[in-house]
Amino acid sequence: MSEFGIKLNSAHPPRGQVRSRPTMRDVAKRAGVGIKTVSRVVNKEPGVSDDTKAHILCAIADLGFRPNISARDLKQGKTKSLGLVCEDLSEPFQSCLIRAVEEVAIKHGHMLFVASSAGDADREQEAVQALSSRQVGGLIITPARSDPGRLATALPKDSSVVFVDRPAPGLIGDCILADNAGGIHAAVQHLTNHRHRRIAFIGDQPNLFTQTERVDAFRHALQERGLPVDDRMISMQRPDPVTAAATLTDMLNLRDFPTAIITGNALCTFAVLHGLAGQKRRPALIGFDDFAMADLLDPAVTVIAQNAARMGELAAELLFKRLSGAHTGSQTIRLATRLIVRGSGELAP
Amino acid sequence: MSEFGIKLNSAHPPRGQVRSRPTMRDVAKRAGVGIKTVSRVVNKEPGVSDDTKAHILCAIADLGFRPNISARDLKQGKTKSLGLVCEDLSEPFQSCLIRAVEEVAIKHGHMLFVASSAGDADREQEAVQALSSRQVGGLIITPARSDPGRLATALPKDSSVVFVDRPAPGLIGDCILADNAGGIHAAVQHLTNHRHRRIAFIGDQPNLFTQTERVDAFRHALQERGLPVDDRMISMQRPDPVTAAATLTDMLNLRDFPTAIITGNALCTFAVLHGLAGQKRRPALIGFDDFAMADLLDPAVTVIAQNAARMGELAAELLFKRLSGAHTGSQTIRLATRLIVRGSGELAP
DNA sequence: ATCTGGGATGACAACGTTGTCATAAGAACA
DNA sequence: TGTTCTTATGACAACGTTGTCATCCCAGAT
Repeated sequence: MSEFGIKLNSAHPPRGQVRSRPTMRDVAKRAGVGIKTVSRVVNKEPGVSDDTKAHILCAIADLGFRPNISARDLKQGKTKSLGLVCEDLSEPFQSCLIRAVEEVAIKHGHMLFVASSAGDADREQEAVQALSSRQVGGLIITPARSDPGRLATALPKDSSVVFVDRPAPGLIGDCILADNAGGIHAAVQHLTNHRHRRIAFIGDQPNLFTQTERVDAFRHALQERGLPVDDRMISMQRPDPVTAAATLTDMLNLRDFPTAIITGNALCTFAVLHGLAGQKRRPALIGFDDFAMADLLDPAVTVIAQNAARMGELAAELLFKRLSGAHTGSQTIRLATRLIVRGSGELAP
Repeated sequence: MSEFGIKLNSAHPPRGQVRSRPTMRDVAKRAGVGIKTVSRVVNKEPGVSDDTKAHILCAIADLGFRPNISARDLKQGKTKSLGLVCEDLSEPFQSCLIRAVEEVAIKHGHMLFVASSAGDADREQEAVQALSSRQVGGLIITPARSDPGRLATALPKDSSVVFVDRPAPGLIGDCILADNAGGIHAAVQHLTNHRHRRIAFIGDQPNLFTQTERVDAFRHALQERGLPVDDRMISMQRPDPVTAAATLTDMLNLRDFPTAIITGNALCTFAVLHGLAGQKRRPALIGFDDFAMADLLDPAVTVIAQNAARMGELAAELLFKRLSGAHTGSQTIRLATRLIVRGSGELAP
């Protein structure tokens, strides 16, 4: 590494009196003005002569002054920041959503706190408490399944919250959801159009809101088309490689084995794809959630895509609308899904 | 939606005097004690009798009191929060890294601000300024390529920073990097072990630190093995579907076409995989960065995997070490990569 | 009974900012 | 010249918390 460059870590602890960060007081003294005038300049308030403004800006630059937002926040009783609580930051759907939220946040001059609950109600509660203690202006939450009211105690009464991906049990609030039923119906329709009659559903744990919505819609869609609903062809469990493979084997060894499979989320799709590797039969497949490389697999995987970015954007915008004083009743927005046809849904029945 | 449940958004704006959030003063009054004693209880300081403690806890619960962290932060001159500036939150490598950082942060009782620079130096500078104005304890930055010193002006002198994935141009500070050269050498070795002699490198833009490190290592590795370095077989440009396909066609139509390709990052791998779809020849492939579904493609894709989670963890831990007063000189940590052999590297030359 | 020590408690002054209000200095008017 | 209005400016008190230090009270020692 070059030996030239600005060193960030001094090799020695600071000695003598530690010069703490300059404050408005320091700037004021240096510019020979009052504190309030500095404040005015920093906040671009009008009513400061060009001359003094120049002096102050100069002093600010000299000292490297940066306003202390903690102090401003305290004075104003609110912070220009948002909190986001999700289940797993690294999951593609969620990281896309976060990105969109962040985009909207900076457009409104806000910063974004993120916290992940890992699906744990305790951790979620702690995160929400920590965030509201930090006086975030608003919260965007993907609620973990938990006792009704668990979140409610953590949320201050006056806080602005938008739930995303799923509603909070026992709480009525703004909510951005995917049109899960619509997505499933489109998938079933696509499969029946291709003459599939025996369709299986492999979903995640049934205590997840999206999963029950999806499996319910699945049952409903079959009935609507006069197809039998066979519980041996519906599996709802946390997808892990081993059990998924077993489930798949069981289903495909049935006399009336399914000729097509719909999955409940991306994890299930992955599990099924892995499980399928060891099978002779090649059922058609439609996965819930799009994923990278879906188009390069053979066959390319048809999916029900959610618009994660748009969900995040909508959530953030709704939140800012609340923050700027919209006191209409809570609203729930359903965001359309899109069936991306790639081939795996058209395998011969 | 059920009509039972706790309503979060009143349909009407608050009327009359808006009851603002209760403070320690309110709790103190209700419990009939002094403010400081409340503070002691809230912070679990010793020296409060069990009796008064019980009263205070009761009052806290009654009022729904939550300490105002802005005030505490102001008083203490620091906040228990970290800032993370990355390029793109939604990119898998980065979201994994963020997740690991967040994990370490909450273990230390800190919250995490995230901001994305989108690779733009202006936006990066703004983010860093906003974060340091918010008095974050420390920063973790994936520096955008920018003028030397650009970041330096945004950073307060005394701040603790760890750079991750790449160093900041012109700044000397703690740094967590992948062993890019090691990864490339392993890949080249793997290919030559399988008798490949003509290997191409398809990387991203050459002004990215990681890309120059990787392509340099590639050249070096070829030379080391007495293989010719042919510039027609090295491409360094932002990977987009069209140009990638063209590049690939050009290379594969050479008389001495490459029998194997190494890519510079995940985006390049994707571009190459897409481009390969339209080609007759099937060169061997080793991608830099692992990705979902790599094992399900045909052939499964051999990759040089970085441990994003570990990088985030190390970065955060190093940061906390600094925060707790380690004043040793800056250090750079190189994290080993791992060659995950899956098959695409072993195609016949 | 007095003294001493320690544990429990609260008064008070910060922290760095912003909102309110008062004041000073000109400018415009009669 | 005196009056009024405007504009620029600063003094001062919050905001809600924590650190410092003084006080109080009671147990135990004298």
